[in-house]
This record gives sequence, structure tokens and C-alpha cells, in this order.
Amino acid sequence: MPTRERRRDAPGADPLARRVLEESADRVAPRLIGCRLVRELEGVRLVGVIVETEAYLGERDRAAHAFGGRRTPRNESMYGPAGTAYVYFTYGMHHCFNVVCAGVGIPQAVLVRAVMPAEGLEAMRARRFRGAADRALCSGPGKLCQAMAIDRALDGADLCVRGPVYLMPPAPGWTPGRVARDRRIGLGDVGAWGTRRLRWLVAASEFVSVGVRRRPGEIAKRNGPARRRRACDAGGDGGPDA
DNA sequence: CGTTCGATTTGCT
DNA sequence: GCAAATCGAACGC
Repeated sequence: MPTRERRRDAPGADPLARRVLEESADRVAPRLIGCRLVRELEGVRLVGVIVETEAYLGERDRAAHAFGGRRTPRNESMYGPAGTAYVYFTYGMHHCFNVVCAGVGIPQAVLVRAVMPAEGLEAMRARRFRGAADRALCSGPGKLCQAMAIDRALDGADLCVRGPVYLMPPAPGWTPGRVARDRRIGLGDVGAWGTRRLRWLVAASEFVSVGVRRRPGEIAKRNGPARRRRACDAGGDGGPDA
């Protein structure tokens, strides 16, 4: 079981060292488990312990926004230095938060899919839907952005220095317990890239995402031509975790 | 409980 | 035009 009790940082503790992020996304993603995402608002401090991540491996990764060398204003920050925030807007209403890794010009990033709320729960609840349970506050990439007030305005922020949003190493004494691996969630038909186990999650945590559990290739089968109001996707999948 | 469906806008083909 | 690194409510059983 993950340690839930809060421990104090040493006075003046530093944010996560940038060198930790200057590696490929599949090496960084598991290392971000247990690190803390900190959001400083006026008068409020929101903190979540990262419990689920996904690696996106840049231009060769069919599931990545930078696949094939596609470089656009939207994903520009992914080409920046390690420690840069990449925040994008999708599905017409949700934001997703990523930690850029590797080096300048190498568009790799780690999507933070879920955090365990640790500080500022009241403010998080206020931003989420009415009556949201604690475990529903940040258990998904779109949810945590809503709860922690993360949007495109934070795209490009430096996560390795204290500011409106940044990362801290795991709290002293915090241990994740077993970390499970599984395939990434919500991808379209991306061939073999859809089955690679590029997602990491705290096995025993109740704060991980439920996941859309869509199978690879599922999206391609939806949306018949000229059938605007019938679009839908979903579909069972045993689901990962333990 | 599990599955279906609408929302809503951008970015790129 | 269309698909999207999603979410929550509405169904059906």
C-alpha cells in the first residue's frame, strides 16, 4: 500500500532535478511515479502525488503527437528542453498535462494520467463536478487538469523551478509499493505501438484512472460516413491493474 | 453492475 | 471534414 500520510520536506527543498528528465520517455515515466505535481494559485496550493504515467516516444511513435516529425504550434513545447510542460487541448473540452523529457529537438514526453490528491482538496472539489468523490478528483488526464486548474496557459512552463506549476521529488519516506505496467489508454489504430506496455501505475492505488478501456483500432470502426449523431466508442477490455 | 452516448472545439488532412 | 493521448450522465439489466 502506498504511504498516504504526509511528510514534511526539508526546508527549502528543491524541485525535481532536470537531469532526471533528460532521458527517453520510457525511462522517465516510471521515475515520475511518486513525484509530486504542485500547482500554486493565489492563496491556494494544490498538490498531487503522481500515480499513473504514459510514455510517448517521439517521432517514431505512431501514437505520439509528434509522429513522423509533425511539428506544429500545438506541440511545439515538446521540442523544448526536458522539464518543459506540454499541455494540449482535446475532445473539444479537456486538457492533458505532459512532462517533456529527453533533449531539445527530441519530442518525447510523459503524459500524467492520474495523481493522488494530497493538498488543496477543497479547491480541487470546487473545480470538479458536484459531489465528486476524492478518488474521482484526479483519476484521469482530463480530470487532474480540471481539478488543478491546468490549461494551455501553462503550456511551456518550466517544471523544474518553483512557479505556477512544478514538480517535486517523492516526499521523504513515500514508497509506491508495486508498480504495474500496461498498454497505453485511448489510442486509435496505431499498430504495434498500441500494445507496447508504455503505461506505469501504482498497482494498489485507488487513485489511478479508470481508463476508457478502448481497444487499439476501435476508433477506426466508428463514425459511419454521413452519420453525425451516432458517433460513439467504448468497449470492454479486461483492464489491467491488480 | 456494465455499456452506450452526447458534449464541444481544435488542428490537421 | 473528421478524428481526437476524455469524461460523466444516461441507459439497460
